[in-house]
Amino acid sequence: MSATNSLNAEDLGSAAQRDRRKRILDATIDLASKGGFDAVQMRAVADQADVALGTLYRYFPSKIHLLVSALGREFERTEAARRDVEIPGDTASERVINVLKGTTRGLQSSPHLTEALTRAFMFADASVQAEIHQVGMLLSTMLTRAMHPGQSEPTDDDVAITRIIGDVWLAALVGWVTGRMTAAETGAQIERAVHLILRD
Amino acid sequence: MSATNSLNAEDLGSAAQRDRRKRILDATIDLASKGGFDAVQMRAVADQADVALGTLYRYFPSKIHLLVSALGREFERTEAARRDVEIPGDTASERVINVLKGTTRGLQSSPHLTEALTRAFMFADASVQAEIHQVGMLLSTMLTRAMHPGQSEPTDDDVAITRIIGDVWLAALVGWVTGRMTAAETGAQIERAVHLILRD
DNA sequence: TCCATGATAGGAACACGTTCCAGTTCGTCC
DNA sequence: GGACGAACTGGAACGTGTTCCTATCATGGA
Repeated sequence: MSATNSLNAEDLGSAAQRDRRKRILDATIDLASKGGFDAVQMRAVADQADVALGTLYRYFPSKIHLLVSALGREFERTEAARRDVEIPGDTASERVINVLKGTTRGLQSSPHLTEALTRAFMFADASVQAEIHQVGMLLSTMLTRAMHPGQSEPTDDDVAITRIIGDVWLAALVGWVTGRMTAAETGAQIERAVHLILRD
Repeated sequence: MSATNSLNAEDLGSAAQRDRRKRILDATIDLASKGGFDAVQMRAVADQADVALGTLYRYFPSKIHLLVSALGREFERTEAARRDVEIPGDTASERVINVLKGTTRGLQSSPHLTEALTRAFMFADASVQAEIHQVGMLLSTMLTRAMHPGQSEPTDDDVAITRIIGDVWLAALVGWVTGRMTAAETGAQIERAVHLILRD
């Protein structure tokens, strides 16, 4: 469906179309960075991206799709930046914590953006499955690499553990975004969970 | 603020006011059960509760507050129903799984209602803190009781474990509500996590 | 009993996500 | 170059959450 309803990065499209898509995502990130979820208004995005409202909806069928796609792009960027640097830490849990804290710190440095993206993620329904799955895979990849640097096949337990940690991380993020936890508390909560699960 | 801006259950209010509040929550649950989040339209709730729109907003300052309050009431009901029955299972993890599966089954038997309430929970911001905290406490109580039936003081680890399990449960629920996981998958995921964390 | 005051009814008005449409532009095939 | 269809523009229109205003109603004090 994404192939017919929206223009994603891989779909060829003309150069002009790829450029429009980029402008739209740039505008989304910019507005989200400044004012969060509420500031990402479809008319404002369209204006700033220099695109008609109808065109915006042709590229992204809803505000949620738009934000989740933007999240995917940002996440991919930061993952790519870390991909080739070795993760510090002597034990698996140290490395996992380092990865999560690094990512979390990145998110917390632009609270509005994080709020917008987390909200979108949480509000998404089945029609955003594809975009969300992509983000989930990126996170698994990062965590798996932290648990077994330079290794190939994670065990079933590894996969399950990765998933649990991802869940805790998401819950902590939601807690932070919705003002129920401070940044410090989210960090402590994640660290605690990783130690309990990886036991060391 | 909840004491000044909205009329919660403890705030006395006249009998007529308590009755209005009840009618509003009843209407909310009814509409949510039938059509989920989108079906809980403020005008429809007001109509069905036989209350003016402005009055509805006087009792609940937003749709999110309304739904989270409704969630709280329902959760409290089911918790109260279980409070005095012994939890089956020989080990802590068996009992925890039983509790979670029972609760999850209850939720999955009214998917629309669960969708509405989970959405609201995920979308809530800091102004709904009080209502959400109440729900969180109820869940902790249930899980703690499952881990240590008839006992008093949970250890720090117990509290942390409870929290992790709650996080996983929430994430699974979100996955289910948003159509990314089937009911069976959520059950398996939770079971897996509990075994890994309580290790047995 | 009558009045003052706050709560409620009823409904208009506004904001923003979403849809839709008429006209224009762009890309492609002859 | 011309014709055709797809994509884009600009903007109107609609639905629903939220706000606001006025008239009516209920209640407690004089």
